[in-house]
Amino acid sequence: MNQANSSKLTTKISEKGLRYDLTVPFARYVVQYQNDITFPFRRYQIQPVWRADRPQKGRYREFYQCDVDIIGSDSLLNEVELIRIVDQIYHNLGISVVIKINNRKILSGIAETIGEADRITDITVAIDKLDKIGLERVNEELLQKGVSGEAVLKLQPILQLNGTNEDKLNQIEQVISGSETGVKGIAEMRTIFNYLASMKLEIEVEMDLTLARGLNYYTGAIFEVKSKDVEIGSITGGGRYDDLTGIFGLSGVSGVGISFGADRIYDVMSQLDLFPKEAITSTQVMFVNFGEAEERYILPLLYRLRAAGISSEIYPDRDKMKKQMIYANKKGIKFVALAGESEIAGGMVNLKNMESGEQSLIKAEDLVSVVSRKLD
RNA sequence: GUGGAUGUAGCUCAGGGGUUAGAGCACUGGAUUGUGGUUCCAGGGGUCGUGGGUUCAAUUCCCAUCUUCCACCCCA
Repeated sequence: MNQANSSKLTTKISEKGLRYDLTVPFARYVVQYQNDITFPFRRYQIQPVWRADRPQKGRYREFYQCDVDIIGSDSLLNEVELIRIVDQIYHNLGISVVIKINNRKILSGIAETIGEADRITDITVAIDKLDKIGLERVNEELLQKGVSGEAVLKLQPILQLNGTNEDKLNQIEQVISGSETGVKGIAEMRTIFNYLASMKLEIEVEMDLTLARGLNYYTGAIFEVKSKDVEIGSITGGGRYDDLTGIFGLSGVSGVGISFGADRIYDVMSQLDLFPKEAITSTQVMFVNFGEAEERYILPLLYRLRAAGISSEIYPDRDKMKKQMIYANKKGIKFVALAGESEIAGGMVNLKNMESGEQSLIKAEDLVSVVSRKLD
């Protein structure tokens, strides 16, 4: 097999059905171990998943997802818990985000109300593009997909919602009050917002009717998180699924889950330069390598530093000192320890602070205590 | 799958039918025998993606092919 057709093979294989998400396999797992699991069952899972499409910006063939799910409970408290997790995680990462919430029942209610219940997919796919292509083209697309002009007209107030989350819910309610499902969806949203009102969130929560999220298996709340500073699409998404386990033979088990896209989050953080410097440079002390005898003198000192919890390394090659210093400098190592012939003779170590350039001759036995004091 | 770009030094990119293809960064040596960050000097490094065609001459023009990227479709 040559290189040319190996890449074609890859495409073929990836189209044949690899693991596209962690939620469906999770449902299978739950069904398989239903007798061993205690419900409500919670778990998180971090694993690579694949996409068969051509890769492009922010869209990878293989990427890591971090899933959190709670299954076997239909309490809306679980939705609230997930929102809380999102809130804490992005706050801790220092990424400024907005979490958008919608509800599949409301979307169904809308389709029902305008008399196009069976066109829900076309309708939501079109609505989803609202902020991307604008109202006019969304309407065009709806008509083109075969949604009646009358229905499109009825849809207009919903497409132009504004105000607070509560305002939006009130406006939608007026339109879809005839739909039992829709009304239920609105009640769910209100419950969630009520819970959220009782806690202090760091991130912004926004009711967004244009949020559709594929919607194959979602039945209630749906979530999506977007970075406010980086244009990259959604970095986290999820929702409530009432019968995902049904396809594997276990019905009546509702769950809700959310999935963080690790690679996109990484992209956002690296574009915003949010990775702390300590995360990049870990070595605090580097020993210069002068030769074999010096290596033997240094090794016990190195291990003593490490035992004291100070990240240290010895430059592995006997390169010119200048090169070793350049290495330490580029890595942002704070201290360089020098022990050559003269230091060894006196049982000493020369400790150089790479930031100030200041250098002090200390007893080898004092190295650990001196370094830990200076690192404070 | 559709459309548009791209491929030249390790990296980011400039250039151009005709002796020896350039820059910045990186790398190596020196000014500095055991001292980095700022300087200064010198040096190494290229099958110009691959295959074919046009031409006296192709890295440059044409065709094909592959790669990567961007957008659309889609987003499990």
